[in-house]
Amino acid sequence: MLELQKIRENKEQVIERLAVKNFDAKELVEEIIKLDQNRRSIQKQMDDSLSKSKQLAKTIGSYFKTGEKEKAEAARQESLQLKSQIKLLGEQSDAVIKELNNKLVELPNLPHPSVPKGKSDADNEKVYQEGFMPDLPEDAIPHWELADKYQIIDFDLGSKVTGAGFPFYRGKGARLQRALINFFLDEAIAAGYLEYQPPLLINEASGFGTGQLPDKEGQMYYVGVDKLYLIPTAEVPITNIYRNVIVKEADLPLKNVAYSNCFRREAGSYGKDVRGLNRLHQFDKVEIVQIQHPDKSYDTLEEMKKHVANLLRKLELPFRILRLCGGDLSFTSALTFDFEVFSAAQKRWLEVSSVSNFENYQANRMKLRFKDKNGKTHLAHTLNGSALALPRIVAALLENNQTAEGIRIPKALQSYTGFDIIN
RNA sequence: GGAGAGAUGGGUGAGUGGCUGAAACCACCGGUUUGCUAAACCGGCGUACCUGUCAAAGGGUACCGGGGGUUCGAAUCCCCCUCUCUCCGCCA
Repeated sequence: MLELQKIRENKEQVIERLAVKNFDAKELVEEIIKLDQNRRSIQKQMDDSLSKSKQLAKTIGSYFKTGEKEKAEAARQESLQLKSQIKLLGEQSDAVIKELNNKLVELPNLPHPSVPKGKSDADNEKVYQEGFMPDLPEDAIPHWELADKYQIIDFDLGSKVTGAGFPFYRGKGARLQRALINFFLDEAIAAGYLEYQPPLLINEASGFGTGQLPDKEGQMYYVGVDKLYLIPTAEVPITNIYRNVIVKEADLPLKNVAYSNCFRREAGSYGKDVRGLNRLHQFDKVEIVQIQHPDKSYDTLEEMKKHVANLLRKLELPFRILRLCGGDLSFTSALTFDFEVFSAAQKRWLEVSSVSNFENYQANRMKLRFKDKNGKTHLAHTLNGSALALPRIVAALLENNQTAEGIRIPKALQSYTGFDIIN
């Protein structure tokens, strides 16, 4: 969430910036400022009363010791009165703080100055493109048909056993998945990331820490008996490692990578977007996460972009990079670049990675801080990116590399797959 | 799942109702000494909020796993929850 102090000091700016996200913050900001004033005045009263009460308690103690029972009794009565007052103030304070926090988490992160205005993904700004568009014959087929033709992915079987959006991978299809995971992990490790294998279920506090809760509750699978959520991305467990942690400035940046299954309910999705591998309820993804010093986080964002671009280059996939516009930017992000690969048979660009700087928005929620040389604590910046999400990569690989003989495997992957063609 | 023990500052660990935001030791930081290193000695060493200030110093309050209660007063007593450890059961 946004820092209260910043909202207080830069009220107009906050409202202005959030307008880029098409978020009308005026009313909310006013309420927050009012609640904050209220909170502070209550706290002052309460602190004063508590201070008095503490003094009294000490006095009573010494009266008892010296045997001055009457004085002690009088002071005790006074203290009892004070106590009921404190109780009342405490209740008020709790209520105000609760309301303040509820309002505070309703404010999205401020977009970076470079974020263009816009309503939807149609307004995203194309900042880069590279690679050759494959020249496929007229009878080229989409990946779901290729998957069937070569018996490497079975969607019907998934529907039978679980439901739509939960495919089985089989034979060389399964092997290809495993190869991609290992390739992505090895590349990240070579780039200095520390590999983690995170839990796939998380508790409520973690969901809140990275901003999935309370905003996107309906998008996660929930295991009610144990009050746990299935992770929509490894970002959640990996970033929450640092919840309520003060790290050393010298340890920054912290670079972590994790492969995980990801589970998304995708409520409200429909149509051609969900065909085949385009949108699944369960998929595989390798995620990179960095915790960085505020002064360096945008350099880090560039570094992460380069990492992702390099993966796509090695996979020989044509890709482009988009700077998300205000309307398409996520609730918690300050700046996001999406990577899309061209899936030649569908003739569509498919999003395969999203690289974001959250600045201190997540850090403030989860109290992730670092201590500087002078011993002062500051909120750190958090960043993450997919590197990469598998299904659409697989879709593009299948479609773009289809030949009369079979599906060609890019060189970089062959040592991982152990074969160079799917036929 | 059953029985028991426990959770204190970065770490070890003292502390069973007031003098404890918390001993001691270790780690860490600064200094003195020293040819260098080490040792020794001295000092510092939690977080959040409020107040104060240009900034600070200073002052106040809260926090001893989390929440609630008893009491004039709780790390210390009571209740609930979470987690850890030991034993038993079950088991990939």
